[in-house]
Amino acid sequence: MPELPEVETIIRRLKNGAAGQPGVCHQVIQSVQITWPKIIAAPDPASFQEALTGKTIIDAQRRGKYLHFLLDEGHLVGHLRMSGDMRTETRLTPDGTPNPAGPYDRIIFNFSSPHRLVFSNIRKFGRMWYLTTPQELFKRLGPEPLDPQFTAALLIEKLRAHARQIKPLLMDQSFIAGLGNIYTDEALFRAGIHPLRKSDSLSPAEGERLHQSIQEVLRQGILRFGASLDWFYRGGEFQNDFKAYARTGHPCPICNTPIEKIVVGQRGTHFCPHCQKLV
DNA sequence: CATCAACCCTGAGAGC
DNA sequence: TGCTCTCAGGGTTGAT
Repeated sequence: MPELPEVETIIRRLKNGAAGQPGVCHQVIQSVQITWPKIIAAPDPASFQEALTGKTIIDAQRRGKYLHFLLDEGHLVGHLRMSGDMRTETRLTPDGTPNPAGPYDRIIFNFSSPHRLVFSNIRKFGRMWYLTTPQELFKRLGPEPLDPQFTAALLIEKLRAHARQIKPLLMDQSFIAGLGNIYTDEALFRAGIHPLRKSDSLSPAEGERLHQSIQEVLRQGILRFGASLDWFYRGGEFQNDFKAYARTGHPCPICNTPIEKIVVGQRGTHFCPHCQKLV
């Protein structure tokens, strides 16, 4: 579920510091604890541990849904997939005893300072990489939807190049990087486009509206610090702004027609059958 | 090329 | 109360 706005919120907190925690820049990794080795995608866990020990974090960025830490040598990259979070915390509690790890903490980076960086992941779908260059991961990604280079004209051109259902296409990270199930449903609702429409059937006006609504939901999501859902990733408020997602049976905020839920591309999909017509 | 199913996982919520 | 079952979902892989 962490999509672009959630990952952006997390990386900003890590970079700038939050809740009394310092930012990660200039922190030196003293040791690495791995409690679930399958999180490490590359290299093998032992090499990962060895390579990161002693490295200094230079910067923290986001690309699509990836968390990207530039080191003094090499790059640490993380992907939270479904149910993950990254946070910093103190290594000791106020009374001086070791701060116990949480039950879902999979990778812990102990800093030389009294702090640590934690990769938590309930469902163990998340992945981390230590790479010489992150290009091998990032080269598959489509444009950043909030980048000035991502224009309406570019989106319209890209839509025409495929004859695919619009919803799975928007969620395809090689098409655009950062949209997941929530923000795709919200963007399609705001643009008044049915999730099953074929991408090459959209009019230029619809492409324009879609471009606008994609940027709108992402910007609003970031302003609201992302969406908090269920029991993972708390702290965001965008769930209060949902107009379609997770609102099955509730009245459409525009026309009062009950929101419907269908399955598209193996994903639960919410839309208003009146405002988002198939033909 | 487009679509679909399976896989990796856990906890919540429903049903009994 | 407590068990079993179903579901959710990002991305990858393989089949159709």
